[in-house]
Amino acid sequence: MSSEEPDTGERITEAEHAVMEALWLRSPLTATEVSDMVGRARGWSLATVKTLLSRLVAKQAIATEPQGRRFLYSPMIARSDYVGGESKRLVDRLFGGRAAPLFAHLAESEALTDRDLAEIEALLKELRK
Amino acid sequence: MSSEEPDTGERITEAEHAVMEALWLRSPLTATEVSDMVGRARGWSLATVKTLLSRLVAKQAIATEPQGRRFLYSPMIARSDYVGGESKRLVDRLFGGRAAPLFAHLAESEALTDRDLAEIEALLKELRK
DNA sequence: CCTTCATGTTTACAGACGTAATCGATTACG
DNA sequence: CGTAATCGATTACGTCTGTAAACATGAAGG
Repeated sequence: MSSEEPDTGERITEAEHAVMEALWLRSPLTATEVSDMVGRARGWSLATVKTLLSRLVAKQAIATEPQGRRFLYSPMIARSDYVGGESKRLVDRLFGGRAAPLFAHLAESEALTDRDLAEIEALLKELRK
Repeated sequence: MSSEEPDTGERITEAEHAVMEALWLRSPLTATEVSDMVGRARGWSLATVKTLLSRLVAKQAIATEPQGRRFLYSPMIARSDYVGGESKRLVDRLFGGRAAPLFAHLAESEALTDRDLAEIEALLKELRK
């Protein structure tokens, strides 16, 4: 679901990702609004947020729609696609492309809460059908 | 198990990581040996591998032990620590720090093979005790 | 001994990134 | 109207990364 164009390759950096999160939360947004949401939290100036927005537009990760004198920005890639891509990268790079070792690792390092275990168990049961 | 010093912070880059993998496979190794293993596969020159080794030494990710004229390199950080750190970073950044959503995402995107499911199920059973 | 190879160290350099200031066009307020 | 506040675009700049060549030094071979 929602996996279309295998994206234009352009990687999204961590700073840019913070901007994406704002737009995934709510969009479209103006540069100032994004800055209020993200810049505030990360101590960025409006100028910085604008730069990040430009780069994201260049990477075709977000789209602009003119609204009077300014732009409204919206994500072009779905969060789930991004998240899926990043997850896959990690699993490929560190776990030979298989998810079980990742799970095993999380388990071993006690990164799994009881709640996680319960939810995963429930999901497994679902998948079993 | 094996989680000591919270590391000196220095992040390991992707190119450097390839070098680490070689050393995790077998160590200690000389620069030339690492180059034969990694450089070969990635098309890097010996010079490039040497640079990466130096940077890793600077980051205290690997240690050197002089052997006559040259150095033998060995990892200072355990692979499981590195892998754990990277996994945690991903889970924190994309899934609010909780593993269940990651699992759910992998499941939904069909990144889980039957074998993965079986193994995870087995692990769960283990953890249940 | 002198030349050549092997090896670690230093220097290089373009492109990506984080972070921003400045510029030019506009709009809005006084 | 004139001037200040906005907004996107352009330019800046230091650091990090990927990729490597140049250099110095010691070893090895003839």
